[in-house]
Amino acid sequence: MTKEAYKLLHYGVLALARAERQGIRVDLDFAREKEKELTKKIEEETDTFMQTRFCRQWVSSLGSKKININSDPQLSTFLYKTKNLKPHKLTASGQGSTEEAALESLNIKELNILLHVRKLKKLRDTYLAQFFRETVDGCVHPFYNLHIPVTYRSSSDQPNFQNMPIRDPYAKAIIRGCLHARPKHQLLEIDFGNLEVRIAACYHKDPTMLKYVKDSKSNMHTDMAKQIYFIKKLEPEKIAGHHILRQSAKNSFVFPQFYGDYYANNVEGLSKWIKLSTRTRWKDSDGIELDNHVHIGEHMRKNGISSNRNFLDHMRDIEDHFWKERFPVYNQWKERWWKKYQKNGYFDMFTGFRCSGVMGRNDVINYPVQGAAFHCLLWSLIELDRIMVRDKWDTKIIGQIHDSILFDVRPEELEMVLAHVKRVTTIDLPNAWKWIIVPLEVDYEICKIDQSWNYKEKIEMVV
DNA sequence: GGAACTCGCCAC
DNA sequence: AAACGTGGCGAGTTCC
Repeated sequence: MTKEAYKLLHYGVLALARAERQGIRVDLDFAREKEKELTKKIEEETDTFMQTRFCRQWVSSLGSKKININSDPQLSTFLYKTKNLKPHKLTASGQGSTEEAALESLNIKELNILLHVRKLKKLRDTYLAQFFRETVDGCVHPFYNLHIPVTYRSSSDQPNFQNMPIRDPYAKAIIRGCLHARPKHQLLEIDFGNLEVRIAACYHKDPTMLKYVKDSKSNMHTDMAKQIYFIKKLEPEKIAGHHILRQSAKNSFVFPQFYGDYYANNVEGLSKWIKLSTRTRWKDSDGIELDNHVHIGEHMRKNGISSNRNFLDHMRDIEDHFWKERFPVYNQWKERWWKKYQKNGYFDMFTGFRCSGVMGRNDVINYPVQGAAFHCLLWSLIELDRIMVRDKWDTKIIGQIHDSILFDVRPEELEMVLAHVKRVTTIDLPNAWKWIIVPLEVDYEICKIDQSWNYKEKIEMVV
């Protein structure tokens, strides 16, 4: 580790400790109310489930043993041994999986109740329970660890502030609805846009990727959606179906590929979005509608993709093109980087951290990106914390989520804070670290005064 | 009765 | 050649 790397950890710990001590306000009354609602729903839905024929079968299969609808081993045994259904997937230890996708693939409607109860219990017993357990004088004080992840990023615990629900609107409203700024203050969240993609580009310097990152008119995910779905023109804003196609390309192809996944797994993910039947054919009855009310299934069939086998071949070609034609320089960097590690037994990040020991190929390619990306956030946080203390802001840094910072802002200071954030993240940081050869982008989301974190909204910077 | 394990699922 | 990276946490279960 270089001295620079050591300093990052040292000053990082001090800055994060200040955020930990500051804490995040929790509306415990709201949390209690939601806990009651969840408990009521859980009890009702459990009752409904217990009365189904499916559940009565399960009970009788157990003999004298008592049913526990939360027990995955029990459910697995019933589904795959008693009923002899074919597991969609096996667990690490070789048992039939009972995860969401596996249960959905069985097409048993009673299992949807079970899945919904699972979600409600997670909200109550994981997230709300953490608030009740960890709140002190109206605040939670999440810890940020710099000594745990092998990649030299951070983790958070007691409570973990880095995995609060956000994608599911219902879960988001309950959990983030509990979290507030101090009275008469407002939450501000700033986050780097596409940070890991940009940091990866600093390592491999692929010209096509550099163009995607520098030219705001080009869009990698839209381009990939067009290629995957045989669409000439894709305007994500206009048609909901098109937006979903872009999302699916991003979340089920591009990012998994960057993490080291391969096309056969991508097919699984994409099929879910566009409802490719689990058997062999595309379904017309549901799925996404394109222009002229053409279903995605029909559209794909017109382009020669009529079965899972076709789609698999198609995605293999797409993957091949992705690495060999679209990002060949990125691909060559991966190979060089991996070879160099095999020769040396270690590699160094841009930020001065050395990773050594036994690692797999994907690890060696991912760690330097994941680590250095977080260090951009940490450097910015240290600098903003320093200014905050120096200038005696009433505004406080209260949290951090890998590529974002949460502030509890005094409204009169908002404009001033935004100006500092913008300068530190997009000017001072690239100036300090010459290896950053791409522009950095930062997005800003604010909540109105006294509103919870559930209501954050993007703002355009006018500073 | 607690430690260690498996499994599932939330985030980036 | 190989096949999704990093975490935390809860419930159920098994082991000692």
